[in-house]
Amino acid sequence: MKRLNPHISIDCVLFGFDFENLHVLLIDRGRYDSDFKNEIVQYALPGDLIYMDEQLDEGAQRVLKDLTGLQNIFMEQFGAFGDPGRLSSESDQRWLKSIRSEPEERVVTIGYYSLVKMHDYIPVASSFARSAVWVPVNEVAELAFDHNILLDKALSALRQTLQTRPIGFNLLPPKFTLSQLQRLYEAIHNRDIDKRNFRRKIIKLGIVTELAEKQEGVAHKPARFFSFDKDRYEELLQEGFENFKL
Amino acid sequence: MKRLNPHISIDCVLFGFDFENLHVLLIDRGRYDSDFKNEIVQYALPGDLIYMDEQLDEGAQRVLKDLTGLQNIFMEQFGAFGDPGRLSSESDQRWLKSIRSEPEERVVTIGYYSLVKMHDYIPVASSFARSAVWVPVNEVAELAFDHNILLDKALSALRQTLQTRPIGFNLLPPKFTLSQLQRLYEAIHNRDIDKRNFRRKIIKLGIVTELAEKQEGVAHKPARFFSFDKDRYEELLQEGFENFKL
DNA sequence: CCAAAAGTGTTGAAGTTACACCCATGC
DNA sequence: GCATGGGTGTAACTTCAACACTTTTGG
Repeated sequence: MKRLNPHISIDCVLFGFDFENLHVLLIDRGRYDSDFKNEIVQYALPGDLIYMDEQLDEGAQRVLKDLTGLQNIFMEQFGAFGDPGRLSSESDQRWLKSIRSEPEERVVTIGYYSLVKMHDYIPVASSFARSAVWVPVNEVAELAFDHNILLDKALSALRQTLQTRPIGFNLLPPKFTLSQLQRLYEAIHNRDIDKRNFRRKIIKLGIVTELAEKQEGVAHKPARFFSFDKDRYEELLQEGFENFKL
Repeated sequence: MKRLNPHISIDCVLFGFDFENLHVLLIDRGRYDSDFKNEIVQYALPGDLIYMDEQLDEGAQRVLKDLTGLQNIFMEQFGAFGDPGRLSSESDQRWLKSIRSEPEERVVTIGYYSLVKMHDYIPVASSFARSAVWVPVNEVAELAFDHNILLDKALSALRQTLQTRPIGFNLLPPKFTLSQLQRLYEAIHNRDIDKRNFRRKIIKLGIVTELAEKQEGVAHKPARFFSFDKDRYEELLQEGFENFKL
């Protein structure tokens, strides 16, 4: 029987890409609406207390799995959040009382984020999550606790990382078009990027290889497929690149 | 009477600059050497458990003050470290038993760093610190716990921040020479920088103002003094600048 | 006059931005 | 034949790295 650490939690900001928009995985933890005497939805990031003997990185994976069923997702830490007031809103308190043995304890949370192919990960709610859903980042409304702040920070961290390491190249199928890759960058940075300049830069990185194959069945000039140069990818993951700006 | 949170600590990486080299503030927490039956020095970062009702940022300031007497130092978080094994070396355990009421508890620590004028802050050891000293970063030996790792991370974070915000400009006297500023950057990045290119870049930032005054009594061509343009400084602190590389 | 650090400009290479038209395909 | 997205090149500009000599002062 594992002991929970009553003072330390982990919140996971999982970003997903569906070839269109950037999404974030949220759970519905439920909220009681005293005016209408019923439960209404209250979205939150998947997060929970860690176990006493758990590594933080392990804990992040375990928490995500417990709440959404998703496994083997490498996540990166982006900060610790410890405002003692962050759990004190009335509805947050009411909720905590319903699921925690020590609801009054002050909890510091460690934030983790990752970026995955949305369609590879179909979340299945479990534990106290009533549902787990992908929500477009631009449409996220008010979240529980201080989770809007965490989401902002995670997104900054993601953008930052994208400038130094080739994260995100594993979000696409083995064969992809440069436009798909561009859309990924546009979704994350939330702005348009010049097509020609984007291609030049990506190709100069040497991280993609042109294939002979082309799209079929599209109602326009078929796009050429590319694949990742795995060696070069590993190399850049290690070394990083300084300031890949778009 | 304040309650300590047995699971969360803060470690402070305080960098200091003396117009020559980058230093880091360490405390001597003492260590018992069973072969020689006496205490030997064992350096560590200043750090301790936080109080239950303390903000993390406040806690960082308080911990630093308790151990070294230094006050009002704004610090920035650079990560959380939670390897359950990080406190498990024999000497670390022995030491923990000597000062903590729950020495076996697993502790997650939050790292904070800052950068100050070394000569403005003369540390005075207190609490369990037997002494508090400035040590050149290049000469730091083996530290307690996982503190060498924290120091590395803090230094990376400092360098990173230096590329985005004009931190470090408050480390110099109101009137300073560009060579002094350059030496600061060289110390932090631990490499030489071309004088002409450095000056050009700093001046283009618009953050310094040339004064009429010059050095006196130096056995070489006297250097011109500069001061900070406070407005421009504030502006850049807010906006940041993208990628100020040297 | 010597030592020491200050101060100053140019050039070539690389990178950045902005911008418009033709192409291949399905319907 | 038309709508759709694919694909391509250039010119102006900015940034960057590398590099050597003269100046001013104290001793």
